[in-house]
Amino acid sequence: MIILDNQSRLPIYEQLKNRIAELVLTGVYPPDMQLPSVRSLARELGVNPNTVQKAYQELEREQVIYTVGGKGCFISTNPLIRERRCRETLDRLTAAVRECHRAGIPAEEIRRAVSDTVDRMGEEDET
Amino acid sequence: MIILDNQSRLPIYEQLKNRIAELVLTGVYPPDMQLPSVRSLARELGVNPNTVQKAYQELEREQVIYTVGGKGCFISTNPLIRERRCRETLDRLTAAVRECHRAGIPAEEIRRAVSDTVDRMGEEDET
Amino acid sequence: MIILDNQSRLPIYEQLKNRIAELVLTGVYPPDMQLPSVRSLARELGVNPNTVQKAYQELEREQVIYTVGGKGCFISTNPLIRERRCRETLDRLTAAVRECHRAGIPAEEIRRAVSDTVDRMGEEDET
Amino acid sequence: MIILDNQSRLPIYEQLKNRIAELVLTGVYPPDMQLPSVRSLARELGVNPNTVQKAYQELEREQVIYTVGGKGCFISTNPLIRERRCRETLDRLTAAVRECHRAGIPAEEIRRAVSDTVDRMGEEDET
DNA sequence: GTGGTCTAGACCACG
DNA sequence: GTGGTCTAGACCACG
Repeated sequence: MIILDNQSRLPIYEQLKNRIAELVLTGVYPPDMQLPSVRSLARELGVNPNTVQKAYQELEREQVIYTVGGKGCFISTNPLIRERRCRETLDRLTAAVRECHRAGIPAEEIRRAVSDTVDRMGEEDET
Repeated sequence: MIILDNQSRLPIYEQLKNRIAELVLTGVYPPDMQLPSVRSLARELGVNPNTVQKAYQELEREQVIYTVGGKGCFISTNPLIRERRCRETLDRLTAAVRECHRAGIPAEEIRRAVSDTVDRMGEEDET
Repeated sequence: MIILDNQSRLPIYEQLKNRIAELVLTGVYPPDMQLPSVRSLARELGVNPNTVQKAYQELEREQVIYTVGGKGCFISTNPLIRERRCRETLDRLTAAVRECHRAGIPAEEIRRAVSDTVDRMGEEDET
Repeated sequence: MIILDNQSRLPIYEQLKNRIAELVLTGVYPPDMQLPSVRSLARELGVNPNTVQKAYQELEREQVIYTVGGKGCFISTNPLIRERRCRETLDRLTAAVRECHRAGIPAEEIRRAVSDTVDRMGEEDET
């Protein structure tokens, strides 16, 4: 469910954050579900507990999860998360589009590349 | 012409690399143009010569510029640079599209966001 | 294991690069072995950490080693390295042969010099 | 007759030295022939006079040429030059062979690569 | 502790 | 003056 890439430039704690946020957004982790404990998840993923801790702390700061002292971490109910996440990914998308434009790629080619990708992913979903 | 952001996660030398690559691609820096010397650019940007040096060396490794010992650095003529740059930016674009898709944003909204951005940048160009 | 020559025209970082690549190729450094840390190797060799860093970074770029952030550097598993290294050394060999030829050394003498060297090294191996 | 490569790691003055030594060895520049003046050769090659000067000085030190004050530079008659040059190129050849051996290339492959190169160059000469 | 980045400043070869 | 290498040493993120 959670796969980390040691080679990536993205720090592990951020990969973990992103992946959990994704699992929340797609509903795989429903509201109020309890997350695995810091130590158990760290053991399972083969990473340092500090790393999991950092991911959890940031997710709590972003209100994706909440902590109950002595109990553990749980998925938030906050409906705004989805909105914010969407806004952020769309921002990254438009930044990528701007960069293509600056690189001199014609508008038509940009649109086509996006359409192709969207179509391909749609098909993958149906599989 | 070259603006650096000390706050960015991107190291300064990489910002510099990207910016010069962009100026080359857009033709602002034409083939065989001499770049400012390591020391003068460092002074101008308020960074250490080593930082500029690192950017120049990576650009040379990527064949964006070439060095003539004791003379200076010059813009490459290599026509493949443009092609490679386009491929890379398009790769980043499709990655961004995939991320939007994974975040659950509908295909129609992705297409619209891209179209809007493309249109807006087209207008900016005409200004 | 690693000996550097301050007098050489070859920069220290390049001597280090070559020597490590050799230790990898000959299997003395096996895949996934951890390299000494930048700082410890620098201390051991009596050079600046930056110099070791530069060697390591170039080796990573050439996929001879890989870096795990915060952990250290490790020998790559990439099997293509061997092939590439062989190609490069053979290229240097044929360049040397061409130079002998241009210097007017007869073909027979070139062949003999090569055979003698090969034989001598074969014997050294058996020692 | 003399072609320089700005991109090469070899300094220009050394390329020039090597090329002139080669022309002497192959008899294209016969004993006592006058070399072009520092300034005229510099102009012709599009390099700094200091560079030609440096090449000439080193060639004189190596007794490949001799200087007559106020007259110019001339090719030496010294017959030992050829011998030394041959020894040096053969040294570089055996160094290259050793490196191939260290890279684990089998003796047979080394011999074959050398033979092929020698044969190919022999044919080029007949052309 | 580990690598990555950066500054400050030196010395060198080349031109 | 130009780039290339190197030292000394700092600070940072990550683990």
